[in-house]
This record gives sequence, C-alpha cells and structure tokens, in this order.
Amino acid sequence: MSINKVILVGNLGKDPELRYTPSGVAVATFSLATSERYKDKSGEQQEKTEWHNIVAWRQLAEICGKYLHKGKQIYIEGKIQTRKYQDRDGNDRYITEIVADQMQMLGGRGDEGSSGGGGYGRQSSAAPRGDQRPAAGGGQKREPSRDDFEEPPFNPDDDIPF
Amino acid sequence: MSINKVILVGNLGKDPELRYTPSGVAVATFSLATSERYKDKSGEQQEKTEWHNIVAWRQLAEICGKYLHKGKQIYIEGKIQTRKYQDRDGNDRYITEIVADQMQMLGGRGDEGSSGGGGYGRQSSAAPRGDQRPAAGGGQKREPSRDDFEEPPFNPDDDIPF
Amino acid sequence: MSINKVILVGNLGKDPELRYTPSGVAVATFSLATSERYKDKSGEQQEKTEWHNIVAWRQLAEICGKYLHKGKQIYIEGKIQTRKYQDRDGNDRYITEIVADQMQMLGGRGDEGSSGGGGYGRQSSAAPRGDQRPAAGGGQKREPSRDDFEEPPFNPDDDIPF
Amino acid sequence: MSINKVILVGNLGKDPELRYTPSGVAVATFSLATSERYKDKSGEQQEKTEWHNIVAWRQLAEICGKYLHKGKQIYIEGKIQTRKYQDRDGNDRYITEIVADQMQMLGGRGDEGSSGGGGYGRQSSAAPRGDQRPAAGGGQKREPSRDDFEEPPFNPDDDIPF
DNA sequence: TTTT
DNA sequence: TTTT
Repeated sequence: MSINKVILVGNLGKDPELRYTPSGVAVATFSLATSERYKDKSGEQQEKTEWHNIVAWRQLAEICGKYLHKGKQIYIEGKIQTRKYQDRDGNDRYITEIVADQMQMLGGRGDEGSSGGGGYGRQSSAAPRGDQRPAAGGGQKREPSRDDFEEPPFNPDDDIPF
Repeated sequence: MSINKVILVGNLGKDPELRYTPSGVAVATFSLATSERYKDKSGEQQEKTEWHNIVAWRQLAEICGKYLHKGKQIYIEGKIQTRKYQDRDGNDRYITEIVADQMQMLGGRGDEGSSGGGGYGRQSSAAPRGDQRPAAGGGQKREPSRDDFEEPPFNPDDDIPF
Repeated sequence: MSINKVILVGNLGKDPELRYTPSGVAVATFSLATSERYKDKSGEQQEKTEWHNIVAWRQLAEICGKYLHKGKQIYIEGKIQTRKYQDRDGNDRYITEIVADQMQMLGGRGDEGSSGGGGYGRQSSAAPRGDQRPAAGGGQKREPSRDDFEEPPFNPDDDIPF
Repeated sequence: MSINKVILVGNLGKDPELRYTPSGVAVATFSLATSERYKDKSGEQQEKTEWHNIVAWRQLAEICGKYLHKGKQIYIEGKIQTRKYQDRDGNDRYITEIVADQMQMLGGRGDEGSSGGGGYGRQSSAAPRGDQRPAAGGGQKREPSRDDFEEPPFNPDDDIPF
C-alpha cells in the first residue's frame, strides 16, 4: 500500500567500494552528488550540492564495483532507507541511504574508458557474465536459465490477443 | 543508456480484460484515468481527463485480472510503448500503451471488496499462489525456489560490512 | 546536470506541525510511513516500515497543515536533503529530509473528513484562497495574476502549430 | 487525486522544431529515442528503440530550441497526453505526446558545443535571459521579479523553526 | 470509461 | 508514529 522511490542523476564522488558480507553477498557503496542551482534573495546564482549514500547489493554491486568510478555520471533508481547504528560511544545514530535497484551509466560514448551500456538491476540478465566474486559461501545467486528472459517488448511466438 | 519510466495514479474506467496468448501467457488490459485540474484564462477551474491504455503481462496480468475492477484507484509503474497495427482497411495505425511492471492498489480499507494489499510486479513473490491459467502451452513461468527472495531490507545472516 | 527526485506514497504517522520562520514563512513537517513486505529466507512474510521526514514550505506547508492528518494516505514528490545541526552536546548531527514540492491526497471518498481534492505544489494556483498566515513579515508570496495560469493542456486561443 | 508522470532519459532523433502559436506562445517539438536491451527466447541480445514525441511550451520551448540538437542526451520529466486530430481524409486520429515540464541536458562537459548546465522548467529562473521570441502577441510570459526565487534549499534570513 |  |  505504499511507494518509496528515488530517482537520481548525479556523479560519483569517489570510486565505489565493493565488499562482501560474511556469507559472500556483494555490497557496493559510493556517494553520489547532485547539484542544484538556485537564485538567492539577492538574485545571485548559488549552487548547493547534495551527497547521497548509495548502496547496491549482489549482481548490481559487482557491476558498480567493476564499471563505475569517480566522476562518472549515472542514473540511479532505488528506495530510501534509514539504518540505525552505534557510534564509538555506543550512542544510536541513524544514516539514510539509497538502496539502488537500477543503475544506468550516462554521458556516453567512450566517456572516460567506460565500456558502459545497458541498464542494470532487478531481473536484468544483460549483466556481464563471469563471476567476479571471491571464494565465499554465497548461495543467493540463482542460475539464469533459458526461460529467464525479461518482460518482452513483444513476443514473436505469441499473437497479441487484443 | 536510456530510461523510459511512467508513474501513474488513477482510476480504472472499466474492469480489466484478462486474455491469454496462444502459448498461454496472461495479458491484462485496462484503461486508467488521470485527471488534471487547471485554471483557464478566464480563471475558471477546468478538469481534463487523460485515458491511459495499460497492459500487464504474466503474473501481474493475473493479479490485475483478479483484484482490480472499475473505479479502483491504483499506482502503476511501467514504460511507454507504441505499437503498430493495421486497421480494418489495412492502414498502419499506432497505439501508445503503458506496459506495467509494478502495480499497487491504493485507497485502502476494505475499499469495495478488494482483499488487496501488497505491491505487485517484477520479482515480487508476494503474489497470490495457485495458478489461474487455463490449460495452455506456457512454459515461461519459472519455479520459485528458496533462494528466490527479494532484495533484503537487511540480511539477518550477514553482518553489513560497512 | 543532475536530478534528485523522490516519489512516496504512504501514511502520516501524526498530524503535521505547521510553524513559521521569524520572517513569516510557513513550514510544515510530518513523518510519512512507507511499508514494504518481503519474504525472508525462511519464507516468512515480513514487513518493514520506513519513516520519512517530510518538509513543506510556504503555500504547500499551509495546505498540509490544513488538510492532512494522522493516518491520511498521500502522494509526495520532492527531493532528498541532508541538513546538519548540532545536538545538545554541540556535536554535529545530520538529518535527511524530503523537501516536498508536490502533494496529493489519496484514498478518496470522504475519507476521514478530508475535503481534499486537487494536487498541490509549485505553480498550482488551485490552492485554497485566504491567507492563513499569522501577522508576519512575509514577502516571498507573490500575487497571483490573470496570466498566472498553469501549463495549459491545450490553449483555446491558440492554434497548435504542428 | 491522480498522478501522470513520465521520466525519460534518451537522445534526440533530430534538432527540435521551434514554432509559435498565433498568439505568440513558443512550442518546441522533437522526438526522443529510448532504447532497451533484452534477451529474446533464443538468448540473443536484442535492442528495441522507442520514439517519444516531446512537446515543450513557452520558456522551456525556447531553451529546447536554443540548446538542444540531434543526438543530445537529455532527461525529460513531464506528462502523457493524447491528442485528437483529423488526418487528410477527415478521420479522427490520436497521437500520444509527452508534455515536458522539466528538461536537463546530460552527458556533460563540452559535449558537442552545448554550454549546457542547469535544469529547466517550471519556476526555474535559472533560464537564459533575453527574449528570443519573434514579434508576437504573447502576453502569457510573466516578468520575473526579486521575489521570484525557487524553493530555498535553506533560507539564510530565517531560522528553521524545527 | 474513472475519480474528485 | 501510519497503514494493510
């Protein structure tokens, strides 16, 4: 009964960090800058930069770790999530992050060495093959199969029944 | 390298139609009204209604066919698609549709008999069980498995490594 | 060169708080819950609620203060913003908020006494008339004029030139 | 009580066409391609391109006419609208268009001579100054004023009252 | 054809 | 703190 959706287009502040949970699940984190220009009261153009903490899991994490780098312009779709943690003094702290479920590289053609292309996330079986994961328990990754294609733009074997 | 995303909140003009392709793939179609209020030049409040052709496939089609009905308010996320077809005279015609990949029932609380709830689409394994499909070739439906869960809000077995 | 957009559909946890800055600008704040259902590893249905801090300014603030209340289901469109503040001990803290620029009441039909209707935000001149602001400097509110209408769905005085 | 929102990232198929209505209102039209990669049943990578008819009005039209050109990658936010017209034979035809209300140039830094920058649409007073409109009735364009600034990321004169 |  |  609810929607929690974030859409960002911005640039990476640093290269992503790719880590693995104890059970071998890939997690990529990076910060993404979005900048807003606005006129202040005196009519001056001002710019304000917002930094977003992005988190990607599993296959999307590995794609981020492999293809993204500092300065790259990307599109991110995901959801907002606030996580509680304890600081050094044991006090509760909260951090708000964007959990990505789609990522697209933008800014095209030979832009800084990115081979780029495609959109990544969810079902997307367009993802690069070959498992970059280190030895790890893993398990959650399911095997792609022949039937595993995406929502078809059209279905050559089927007559559209309307 | 591109994004094609539509977000609609509106009401169904009629009950959905649920059909099946020759190979047994479910397709639901319905029209969704969004209404916009605006002031015209004379300062009068006006309303303009836009009708959207919604198409849903597979499991989402079946959920739409089962739970949606005329008047229901829903959230739809999907993409724009223009399809070519021939009219009775053999002329090329084009129709623009929204191919849904997420649907949420809104307007809650026992609203008109909908048992409703949850959000449907993509990976969503929250979908009602039991196959409503008629005898049909099918095949594209893959078996859900234990590893088949969604992006975890958090992962109890894993320490978050950051 | 960037996009920072949030779309939420959720329910208010409490009535909004409407305040005014020293110079008389209205600010409404409230928290909005979005809930996600997911299957955990053991196949159990779980629910996780996310709480979003919403901030609305000016006319939209006043509409929120006037029409929204605890439990109401709304659509919010806005942007993510992280604000720094000092806690009681003088330590820097950060809070992430959604600065709303559009709000729509959902869930319809005489739902809990809301007179409701319309969509509010930006140019929207559909907003209730009559100034609810207390005596205050103000100033930023500009006067609506005859030319002040919104993007017209169509323009009766103009032939569309294509 | 409804939402009609489209978000596109794609490339212009041609230079925009900038026209004016009899009363002098600027209208820009252009087509925008979004491409989707997907795997077909035989496992082959396929690409399908969708062409969107974009319409922009007034100031946004002039910015599009001035800064956009064939091939440029942009972000568009707007709404879906289906318009009825008569073909040469007097038959009713329908065309679906995206009425833009925000546009952002993407793909950055000196990309093909675009001076670029900023986001355009709505209140955005960041728009280039100087009126490119030919002699024309006009009228709907309101004069920007000192009070005409956008939603402030923060307000230096005001203490945030929460 | 919906809804407010 | 909401809602289903």
